[in-house]
Amino acid sequence: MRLSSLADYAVVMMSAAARHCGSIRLNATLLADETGLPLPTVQKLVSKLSGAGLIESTRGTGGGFRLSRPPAAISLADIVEAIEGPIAMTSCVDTGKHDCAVEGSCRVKPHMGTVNGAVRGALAGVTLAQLSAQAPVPAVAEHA
Amino acid sequence: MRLSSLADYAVVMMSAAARHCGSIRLNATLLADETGLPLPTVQKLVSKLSGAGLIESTRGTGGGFRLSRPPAAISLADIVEAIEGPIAMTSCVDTGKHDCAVEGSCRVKPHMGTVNGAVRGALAGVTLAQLSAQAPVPAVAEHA
DNA sequence: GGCAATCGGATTAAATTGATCTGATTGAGA
DNA sequence: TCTCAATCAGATCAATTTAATCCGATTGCC
Repeated sequence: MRLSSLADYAVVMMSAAARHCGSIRLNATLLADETGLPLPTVQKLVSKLSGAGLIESTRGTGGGFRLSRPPAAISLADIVEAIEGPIAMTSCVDTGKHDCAVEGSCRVKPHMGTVNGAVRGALAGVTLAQLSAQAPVPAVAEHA
Repeated sequence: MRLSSLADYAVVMMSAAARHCGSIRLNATLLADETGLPLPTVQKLVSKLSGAGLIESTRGTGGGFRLSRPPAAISLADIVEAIEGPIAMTSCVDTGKHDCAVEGSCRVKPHMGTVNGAVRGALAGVTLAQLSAQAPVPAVAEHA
């Protein structure tokens, strides 16, 4: 019930990338230096995000990458799915996996679909544009 | 972004237990046989759920356990938290963990709190009573 | 044509998780 | 009263997944 560290890192990295909206060339080294994340980790994330189509990367000396869509069109769900794969709370939700012992008479499965949709909706409701905004959050009291 | 198998099993197990609302004595062997889950796994779950206060267990020959609250008063969030600990999408949300590299200027954290709340709300909205209902789901088309 | 810089995939080590085993506890029966 | 059987509880061990590192392929510049 916790998204992986890599997905977490990816969100931080993409958020930092969104702040460089104007500059064309971004590279892994720059973002690693900026976010404090290890360079190899950032490189790995670049590979995955590029494969998912969220960023467009070019190799070579003058290479680098940039967001393939404007920040407002990239949601947390996109990033999480790019790193972790489809959002599915239980393996039941994925089609084709049927190792559940009570497959036939499982009452839990349909409700999990509902929960799953709620989770995905919550993630899809937050865009990179919101994350890269300066400081729109008015002193959240958190879970005091 | 997927809850652990143990938490999944716990939901199935508690759902099966809720269907035995009338009978006082439940034991791990019975539920293992009924759900098809391995007996040691069910025993482990019983320990955790008992520790969390969701079930009341007694040892000895005539021992066993029962739900400490009515099924309508036990939600998925309760079960998941009993097995996995506090629901927190990122370690940022847990108080006291500050190994994030961009702690000071992190724009992601407050939004994660929102997402986290949405997830927990979705889990808290489903009770054991709903899960143990016979078949209220009218032929879900799923993700065809 | 050589060189430097970048992404891409593969390998290795660590951590978390899941399953098994053994021990402590309790009640029933002789 | 004592022994035995049945149960939960905790600890141990193996497996899977995950995260970090390393090396190779590709490309533009000099």
